[in-house]
Amino acid sequence: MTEPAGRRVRTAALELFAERGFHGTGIRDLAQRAGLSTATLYHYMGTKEDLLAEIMRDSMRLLLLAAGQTGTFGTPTERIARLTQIHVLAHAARPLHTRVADDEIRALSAPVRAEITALRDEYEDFWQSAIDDGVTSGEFRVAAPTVARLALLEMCSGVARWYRPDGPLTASELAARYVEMALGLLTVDGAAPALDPGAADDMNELVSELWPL
Amino acid sequence: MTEPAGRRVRTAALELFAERGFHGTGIRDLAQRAGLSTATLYHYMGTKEDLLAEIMRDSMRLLLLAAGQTGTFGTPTERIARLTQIHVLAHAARPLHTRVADDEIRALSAPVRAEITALRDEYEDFWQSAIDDGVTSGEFRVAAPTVARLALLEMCSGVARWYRPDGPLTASELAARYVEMALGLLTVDGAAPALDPGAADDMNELVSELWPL
Amino acid sequence: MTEPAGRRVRTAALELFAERGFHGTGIRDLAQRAGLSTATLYHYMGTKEDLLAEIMRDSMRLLLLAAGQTGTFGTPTERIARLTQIHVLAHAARPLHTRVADDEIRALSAPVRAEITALRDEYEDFWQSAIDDGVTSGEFRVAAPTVARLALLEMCSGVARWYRPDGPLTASELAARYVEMALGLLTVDGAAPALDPGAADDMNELVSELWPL
Amino acid sequence: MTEPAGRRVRTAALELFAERGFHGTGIRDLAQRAGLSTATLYHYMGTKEDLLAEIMRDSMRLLLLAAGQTGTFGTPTERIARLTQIHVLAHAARPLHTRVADDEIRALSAPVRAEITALRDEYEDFWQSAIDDGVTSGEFRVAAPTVARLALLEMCSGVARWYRPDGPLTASELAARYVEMALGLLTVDGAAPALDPGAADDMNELVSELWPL
DNA sequence: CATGAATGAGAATTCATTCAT
DNA sequence: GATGAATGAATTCTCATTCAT
Repeated sequence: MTEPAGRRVRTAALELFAERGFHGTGIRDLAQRAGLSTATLYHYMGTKEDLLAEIMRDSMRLLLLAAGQTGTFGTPTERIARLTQIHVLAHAARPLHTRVADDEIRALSAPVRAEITALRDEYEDFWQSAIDDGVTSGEFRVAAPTVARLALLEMCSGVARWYRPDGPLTASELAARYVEMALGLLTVDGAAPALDPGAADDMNELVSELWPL
Repeated sequence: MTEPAGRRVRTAALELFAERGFHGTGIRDLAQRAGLSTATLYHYMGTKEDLLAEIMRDSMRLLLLAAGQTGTFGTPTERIARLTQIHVLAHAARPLHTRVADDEIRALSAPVRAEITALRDEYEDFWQSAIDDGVTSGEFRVAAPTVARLALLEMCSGVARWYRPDGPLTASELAARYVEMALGLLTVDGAAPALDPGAADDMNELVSELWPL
Repeated sequence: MTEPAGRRVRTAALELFAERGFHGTGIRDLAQRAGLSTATLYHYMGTKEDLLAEIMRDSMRLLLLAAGQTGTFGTPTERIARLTQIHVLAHAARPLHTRVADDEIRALSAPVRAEITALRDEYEDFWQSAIDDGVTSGEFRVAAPTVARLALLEMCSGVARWYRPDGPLTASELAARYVEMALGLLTVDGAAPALDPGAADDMNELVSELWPL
Repeated sequence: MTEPAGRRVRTAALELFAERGFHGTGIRDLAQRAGLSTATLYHYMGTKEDLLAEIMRDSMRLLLLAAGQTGTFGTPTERIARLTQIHVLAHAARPLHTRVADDEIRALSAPVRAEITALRDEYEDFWQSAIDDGVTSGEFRVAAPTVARLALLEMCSGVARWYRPDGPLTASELAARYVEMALGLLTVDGAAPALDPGAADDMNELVSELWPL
């Protein structure tokens, strides 16, 4: 409680947006968590959406900054390794920020969403160009580079949903493992023991039965 | 509009919950999308939460049923391959259901959440035991099997967020690729070209600077 | 359930209006209790208020009929005795009807309320004229005959709120006791051991303190 | 209108609940009577039921307090006399509170109802033990002491329904009269001119005809 | 700085009732 | 008879926000 009120508001917003989502959080909840009245709340914030936008901007800008400092030099392999590492470390170190940034884009109004989406696209461009460069250079072998980017980012971002620093792995160890997985994913050689085609058809049939259109 | 009204309500709920989230969807939205008045809406549904619970129950039960039919026999490698395949196919074929089921658990009231969580835990047990068995048999080499399960599921579930059937890959092709990735992930041999330790430290330092605790 | 539906509706209304009050009872409640759909309900009734009006009309008409047959001949003492007896017997025998009639007048719309109030006034006139005649003849000694009527009726009507036929008194015994009390009440001779005036003042003071205006 | 808004809300609730009943009073009615918008109303209250619970709690607590101060010493006759006096005075002085407390218990939700019922039972215990003590000491002669308590309370509470301070009796005079009636009721000697048995049977027959089971 | 007071709009849900079949 | 479908109006209550003090 020695923290300044303005900071407490941000912390409250971060925690509650991560926990209940933007639409699931009321300003009364924010006020209570911050230990203020709802009216006082407005001394320290603009609108509720501004609060969300701040969180997302901060989150994206830092990621973007880090990507700019690490993702622009060296071989594609090195670039992907470093991008993966900071992405995982960031998601392990700041799970609330990253979860909000990942989950609540749809809650933003059009103009802010455009702004945040632009930042995110810029960030993902670092990944995409590293992947594309790797494919061009032959370091990576992937059929659909765009799909690869999406799969990689989903996989790495998931960390924010379950990683606990008091678990068996440190954040650094976790990041190292994800780097291995990411690079493996980008150099799939098709030598993995594929299911026999008949089995694949069976699966498709099962899915069609269970989830008819 | 030849569809019966009850079905239109379910479809509207599915689409809107997936698009805007449960809390971001009002009954007015549901009514409008279903082409009914809000009062008439209640002729075809219980509460808004009932609608959500139905979607999640259906989604989880089918996944569970499919896992029961495919994830219990054969080698661990085969089991994981099949589980991955149905999971990806299901998420590609029914992205709305699976997205709602993945994203809106927190919106459920305690009793329903307990019910759905139990179904989900049961489903994830198929994965966990396949992984654990593979580790025991030596087919898989993973330091933290629980982490592996989480990473795998996150990665595969992400499909529902971006896969489009009119893209470059069919759902079957996508599933095949994910099977390869999943098996690769579980047999990481540490032989991947690790970043040199100095570089890893640099990253950690950068993260510490950008996201101070 | 062998009862005809129309009767079941009346019974349901009677029970629920007595139990929860008119405004506390919804047509859904009525339909459920009667074992019908809400739409079917309307085959057997007019509006919800009609149902209430029927109950009150029946209740008041019977009371009025009985009063007309018993309250018009004999001495004032005999008339009051008979009126008390039928009033108590009626309230013991038909507690639901009488409770609804006593409690729900305010729920009626103006025109129906006027009608029911007229019936009630007519009924109470039997009491009032018996009392007044007794005062004129000297059989009764009461300072405020109107107050006496109100007190008597309140006291006797209360029976419907608590009397149970399986209790220690039969309805006839109960009625006999009330006849005694009623006649005693009308022949109060002021000889009862009054509180000393000082004590009465103390009470007034206490009330003023506890319930300040 | 110089009254503070919070008080106006309480007054409005008291008046309207007494006039139309809890279920017959909408928040719109409360808001209009208090001169506020419905939203502003909620600045000054919890739920509608809270408002009712407050009224009932206040009413019962004061009655209980008064009973505790006056109903515990002296002879049974004196105790009943004082209990009757405060009960009648309270009902004459605060008819709205007491009417709400008497009529709307059924409108309360289970937990609050339990609380209020406990208070009421405690209050009625003062009456019951005074009556029982009087029966033991021989001061009172009543066949069914529990019935006597119920009859007494019904009779006295009725005052709140019709007493007007600008009528022929002051509240004190009214209370004195009720004390006489109460004591008379408790010392019924059976000497009242009973109806001849044949007449009583006639009445029973008439009731049976008019209100067949 | 801080807050009590205030609000129009909207939340989910229920209301009594009608009507075509 | 019986009912599924439908609804405008009303229900209680919360929303995010403003503003005078």
